[in-house]
Amino acid sequence: MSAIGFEEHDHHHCIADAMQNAEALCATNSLKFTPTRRRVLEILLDRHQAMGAYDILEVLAVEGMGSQPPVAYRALDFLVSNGLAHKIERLNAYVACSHQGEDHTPGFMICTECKTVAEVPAASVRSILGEAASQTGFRVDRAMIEAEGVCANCQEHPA
Amino acid sequence: MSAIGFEEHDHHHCIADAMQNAEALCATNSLKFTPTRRRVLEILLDRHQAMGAYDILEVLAVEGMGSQPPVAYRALDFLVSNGLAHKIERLNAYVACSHQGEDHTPGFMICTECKTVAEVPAASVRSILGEAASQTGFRVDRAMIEAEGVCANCQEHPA
DNA sequence: GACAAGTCCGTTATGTTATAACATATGCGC
DNA sequence: GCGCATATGTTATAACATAACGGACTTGTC
Ligand SMILES: [Zn+2]
Ligand SMILES: [Zn+2]
Ligand SMILES: [Zn+2]
Ligand SMILES: [Zn+2]
Repeated sequence: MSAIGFEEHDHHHCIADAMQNAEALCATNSLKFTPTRRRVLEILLDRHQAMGAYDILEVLAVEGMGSQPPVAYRALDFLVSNGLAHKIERLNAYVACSHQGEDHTPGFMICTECKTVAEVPAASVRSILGEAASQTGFRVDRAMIEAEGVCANCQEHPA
Repeated sequence: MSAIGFEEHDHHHCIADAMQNAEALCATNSLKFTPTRRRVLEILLDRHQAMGAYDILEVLAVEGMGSQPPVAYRALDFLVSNGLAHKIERLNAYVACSHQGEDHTPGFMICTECKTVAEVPAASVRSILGEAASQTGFRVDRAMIEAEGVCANCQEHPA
């Protein structure tokens, strides 16, 4: 279990990497990785933070790629549907996926200080959830796990 | 682990019970269980389903208890803050708590067919989350667990 | 009882997030 | 080129949520 998001890393490299992965995934699955979709993913990767749809839209607007809400929401729907991004329900915001391709039930840790969102694999959580569910015959299709708290960095260096 | 919500039960009794509990809890903690707050909890208990703030407001309006959004949101804030109700982020909706008083990190199972929401204790999930978190030094303050799927009832009797 | 402080409530207005709906365009197989 | 599916541009609106302010009511204190 490693959490990208609270650690220093070669950001430039990680963007390029993720974009290449996304590219490959779309090619494999005959998905159309159009300019807007590509750009929205880049924006999310660049910030490495959860962004609201309207924040993204603002960036797109500056770049002349569309200024109406559906532009952002459609791109986000595509990215989320295809596992390239996730929606953080708690924040009504979106993040690029840190574990592209893996079939994951992601869990998120949201630092309320610095707003960083880290994605952690949560397979074990899913199994426990499934166990609880099976007792009542409930079939789990999707699970969301979002924890709010304070990251190590912000605990050490309070504002 | 028992899940109220997908099982038949004496609904009338369960409402009365919960209200009495709430009453007691408010008395103990010197909280003001005002008519609006009381009524909103009753409405939630009565439906035994997740309701949007505006759905609740509609009921209140019919009964002459207020017609502006803040009326509903203030009552909901009170109920959520004091553990008498929960917000389901995924649905932007609210449910009465099924385990009043217990210090719980609740998990929810949302049936996408019949819209029923069941609350299950999720202490074990929390511990796993804490474990994952501790590896990166993240301190978990609040956790949210929401599973979407299909309940036993709806699996047996598809629409 | 007078007063101050705190809490709750009514109301207006506005902010934020998300989607419906329809016209237009673009790509692709045939 | 034609027909179909998919993607985009655009307008409008729906759905969810809060800010802000003044008045009413409660509660504790003198
Ligand atoms: Zn992911
Ligand atoms: Zn932080
Ligand atoms: Zn509860
Ligand atoms: Zn159901």
